[in-house]
Amino acid sequence: MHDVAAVAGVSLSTVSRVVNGHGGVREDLAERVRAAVDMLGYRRDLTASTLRRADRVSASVGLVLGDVSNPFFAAIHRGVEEVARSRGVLTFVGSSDEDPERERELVHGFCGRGVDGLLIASVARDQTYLLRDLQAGMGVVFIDRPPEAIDADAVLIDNTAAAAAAVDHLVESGHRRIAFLGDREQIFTARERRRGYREALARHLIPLDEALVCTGLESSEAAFSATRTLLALNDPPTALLPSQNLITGGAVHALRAEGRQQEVAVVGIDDLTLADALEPGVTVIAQDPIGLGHTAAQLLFARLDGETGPPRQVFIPTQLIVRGSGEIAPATLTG
Amino acid sequence: MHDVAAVAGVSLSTVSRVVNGHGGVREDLAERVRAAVDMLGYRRDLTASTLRRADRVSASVGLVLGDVSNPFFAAIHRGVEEVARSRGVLTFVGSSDEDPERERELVHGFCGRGVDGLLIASVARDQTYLLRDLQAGMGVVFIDRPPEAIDADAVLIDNTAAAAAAVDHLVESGHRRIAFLGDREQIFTARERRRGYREALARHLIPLDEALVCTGLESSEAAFSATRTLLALNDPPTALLPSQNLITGGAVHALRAEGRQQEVAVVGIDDLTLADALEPGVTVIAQDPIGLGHTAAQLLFARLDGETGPPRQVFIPTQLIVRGSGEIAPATLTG
DNA sequence: CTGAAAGCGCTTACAG
DNA sequence: CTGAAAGCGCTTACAG
Repeated sequence: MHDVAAVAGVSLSTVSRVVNGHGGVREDLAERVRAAVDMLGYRRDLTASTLRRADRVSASVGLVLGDVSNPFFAAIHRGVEEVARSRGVLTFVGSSDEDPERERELVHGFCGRGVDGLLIASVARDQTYLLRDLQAGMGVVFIDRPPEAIDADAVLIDNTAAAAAAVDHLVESGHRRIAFLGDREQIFTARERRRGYREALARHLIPLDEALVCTGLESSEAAFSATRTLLALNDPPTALLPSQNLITGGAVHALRAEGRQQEVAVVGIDDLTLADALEPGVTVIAQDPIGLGHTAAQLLFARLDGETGPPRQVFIPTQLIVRGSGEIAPATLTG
Repeated sequence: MHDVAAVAGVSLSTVSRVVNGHGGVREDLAERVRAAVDMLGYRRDLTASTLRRADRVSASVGLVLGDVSNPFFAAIHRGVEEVARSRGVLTFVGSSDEDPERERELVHGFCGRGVDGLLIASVARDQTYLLRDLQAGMGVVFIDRPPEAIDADAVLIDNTAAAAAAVDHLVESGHRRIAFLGDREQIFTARERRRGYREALARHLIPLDEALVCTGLESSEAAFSATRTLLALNDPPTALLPSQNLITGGAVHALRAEGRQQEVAVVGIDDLTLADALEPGVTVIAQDPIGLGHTAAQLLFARLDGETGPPRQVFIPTQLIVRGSGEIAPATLTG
């Protein structure tokens, strides 16, 4: 900028005004500045600008996901990026791997690099570690999981309703022995979906069989093993309710490994690529992760634009997609 | 930091030394500084630090991908993140959507925010727009696609070999009418894979039938339509070579829509989730996108650590995974 | 309309 | 070992 001012023969102030489009600069001077900028290939140092300007805006946000390579989170990322892009905002992204410690490190890393706001799929027990940043004016929106012990905007799905819808659908197909395959219970959605499962069974007057409830499945492989164990029970389930995409994948693989995919019903939560090309197709309660990302980013920018008012919780609808696996009737009992 | 110094009753210099762990500070003073830091919840402003320090290191990098929600790119992202994390480096990520203009915007946005290096899956015709940043010492590593008209490190796969391996495998299964389904030709990998296809056909003395070559497929849906058109030809292909994951998905769906998945062979480039659960399973030339990300990040950090020497091109191996679809023999000609 | 000067939060020679 | 001062690249009152 110093060089630009020298070449254009004006002061730093004038260069700054032109570069920021602040106007009120005589056209011939502005033209000289633009020429110097082009000639020197000058580009403003955004971080220095942020440091000095009154509003301290950096045009960057931080996004904390469980795992950026999980299609569910990757789609959220995409949704966030689309909204951010429309405002010239760039996105730091990181995976917590569902580790609260790692989540905090990412958040502090993002804050230390001056982001204007945070979008967090939080796995922390509570988010009081954010209080200081919130009070300092940092925008924060929670995605997929609500905050605990602090107040902030959140974009969620109705997890209990999603699980209940899966149970309802399987019960309609005639099932009463429905196994639940859940993720680690420190994850809000895992707990809520299990609760939805339990409550729906109760509503249908089906006794809960703890032998049919698997939790803590943290990978497709874990779900694969758990499913095989379930299928080997004396009184195995006639239907499976895997509670997220990776688990559904593991369950589908296990059914195939046993050759029982046409016999044991499946309704998964969250959709999968190629789910409709399997035989049978996999019936799911689909989420709208891009919509989650869009909405969360919109809430965040609304706050950064100065919107006040109490924190909002927005729920993104889910949708039952019937493809075959959820409509398999239980085998008639022999003997 | 000002407040910390006041509370601890020391100078800014001393606070800076303690916060940066520079040592050479009397233990009782250091302890007072740490107490003040804890009490005030102080955290250093990394951007201000970067601005002032001699090495100007920001501990952040920028990653430009085609689309963050494509599983191939999401896995690269994951690989990059893992290496970056091990060094305390955070990652800006963005999707070019295979638009050179958008790529430049992202790169300039990242540079303007002071990243130490860039990892780019470039779609630009040439990367001379980076020359200025390169000369200014910015680390740049290309991923999946090599630079053109500039010199820089790159991590790639052997695209022609991958396509040729797919052709070879299909020829071994008896095919001679092999259709190629390619992405937009401004993408390096799309061009190279088509070239590999063409050269392999020539090697097998199979005449190239332009009616069997589809290019410019930019989505699963486009691949779906193109495949249906191919299947409707008077003299349709007996095998398909979709050149990336989304296209393979579209082709698989089209075959199913026509009920011809057991009749027309498929060998795709790049692996798909659930590819092994389909019937038939989808034979692919798998890439190692996490490995691409790992290696690219390692190259970048080696450069940032001061490694000199000529630019390197590293090739990550691919692997044929046999699952059924590639081993379907061509139907015997009737008549 | 334009420029000289102060200062954002930090680091780093330089004296003491 | 410690602190006062300069300065990274920028913006923004404030005078003129």
